[in-house]
Amino acid sequence: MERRVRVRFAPSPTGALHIGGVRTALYNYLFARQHGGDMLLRIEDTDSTRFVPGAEEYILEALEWLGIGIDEGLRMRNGQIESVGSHGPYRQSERREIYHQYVKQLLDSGHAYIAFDTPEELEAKRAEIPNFQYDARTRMQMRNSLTMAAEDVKALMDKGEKYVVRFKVEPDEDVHVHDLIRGEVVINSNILDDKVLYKSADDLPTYHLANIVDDHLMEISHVIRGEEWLPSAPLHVLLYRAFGWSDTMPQFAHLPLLLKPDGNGKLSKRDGDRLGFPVFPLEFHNQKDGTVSSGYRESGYLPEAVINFLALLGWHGTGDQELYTMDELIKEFSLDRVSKSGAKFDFEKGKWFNHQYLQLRSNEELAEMFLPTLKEKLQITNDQLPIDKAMIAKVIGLTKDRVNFVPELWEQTNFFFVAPTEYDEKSLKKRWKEDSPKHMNELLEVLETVSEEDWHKNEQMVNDQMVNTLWHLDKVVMPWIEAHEYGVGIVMNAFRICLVGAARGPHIWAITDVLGKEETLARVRTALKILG
RNA sequence: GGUGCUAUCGUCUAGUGGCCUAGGACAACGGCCUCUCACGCCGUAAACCCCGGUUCGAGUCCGGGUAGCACUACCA
Repeated sequence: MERRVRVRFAPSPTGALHIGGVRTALYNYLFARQHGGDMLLRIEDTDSTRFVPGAEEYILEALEWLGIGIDEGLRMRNGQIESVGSHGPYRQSERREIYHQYVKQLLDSGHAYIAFDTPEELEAKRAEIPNFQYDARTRMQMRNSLTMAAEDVKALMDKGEKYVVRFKVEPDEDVHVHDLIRGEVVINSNILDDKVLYKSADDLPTYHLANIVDDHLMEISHVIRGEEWLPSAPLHVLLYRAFGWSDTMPQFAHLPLLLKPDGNGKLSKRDGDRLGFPVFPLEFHNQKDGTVSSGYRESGYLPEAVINFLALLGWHGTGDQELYTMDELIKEFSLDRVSKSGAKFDFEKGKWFNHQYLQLRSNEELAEMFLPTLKEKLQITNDQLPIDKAMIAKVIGLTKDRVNFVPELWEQTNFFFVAPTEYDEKSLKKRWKEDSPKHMNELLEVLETVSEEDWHKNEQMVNDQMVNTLWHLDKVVMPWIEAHEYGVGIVMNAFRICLVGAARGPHIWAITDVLGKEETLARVRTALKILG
């Protein structure tokens, strides 16, 4: 029997979506798309105490930004959350009635029991007995429906006493879990404890119960999740069996963890701020604790770069290819090529990916993305840009190959927008010589002779598949340098310092082309005044 | 402590018994290009955790160690 492939991403709205969670969502999405199946999104908000306002919106918005499409469940469309599909509701907090029925089923069939032990009592027990575990060995010493008379249990419940429902794990059994990435994993049921499935205090199930019930009801075929769930997978197998759903139990795939770039341990939310890079897709303002976490989007990352980077953190195709579009990933992805070991998060490589994808964007597109930074730097509050967009695009075309991120464009282009008022000391020391003022004065005279029209003139020369731009100004200036035997380097670098303020930047005639004759000459005069 | 998972260059990884004197990428370093800084191109350095076993032959299979990680909640 071939089941339709249906996978789900089921985050908890307890804060911003961690980048590891994003990768889990991505792998689920790739798997679903590849098999022509469905990608569902379900919100697992069974812990009312950890709910963070705005987290759900954040998660959905992040997936939308990254292009991880949702076929069923909750998703974001144009800033609005919508619910699609016939297996809803897709928020676990709205499924209380459904869970009641299944908790009852387990209670009736003897696979679960009611326990009245308070958190304080359990804590005391753990302090008293080392490695205490609520299981087959200890459950008969506790306050539960297994040790108490039925009427006493009923009396306590009628009184409104808080209780939990625990799963009754049978001892001495090897539980087999077949994992698509790791193969057969066997765990003895003795090390499993009688997990809490339902808590009356907030009338909600715990993760384990809600997860199994929902995956079953939503007809999930494959559960692709983080490795942190591997230890509880046997419990889940046991739950499917207790419900009588073994024949439709989904297949499991436990993904390796994303690790800290330095030292040991899994990547945590705090690593981002500590090491100076984002661990979240979007910037997040936590309304609960007031913290702000930086995001990839706000840091200038392109969604396709984040996707590509994340896809390769734990997965590798058959060849040496490293750059993949989403469509290529969908085609190439396979669970059996997912690594088994955890991957240290390498932020440097992420930069490289972004650089690659930045080069693929058009200058006009990048100009649009650069506008907010530019306005901020030029301190423009309205939309009245003194520079037209075509010119911004042109400047970006000259400089984009040297940046990894859009905001970095400012450092590469600032001199196009603002004339230098001070000059880089290092550059001066190395490139501004005794003769430089003399050279610049003469250069001024040479440049004066060039007409406004000729100033911008250039022709493209193609040879050996290389495109060279021959500038009219080159034809004017070079003979002058040669005639006086000044040395190209010394003259051009001094000239560059006048225009840029330092010995850096694109080709000199590309700069004069953008600045224009008047501005170019003015900058040389200013430099002469300041530098002598 | 217990249980489980994992183990190739600094990092991400290729490798499924002979194609491995271990390949690619990022980062590092050097060179070329060049008016500068970059980009780009070319190159250098850099790894099979240890010990046994199986085999004609092991990075690849098996066992044992070691190490790292995860889990061990009325969190997910």
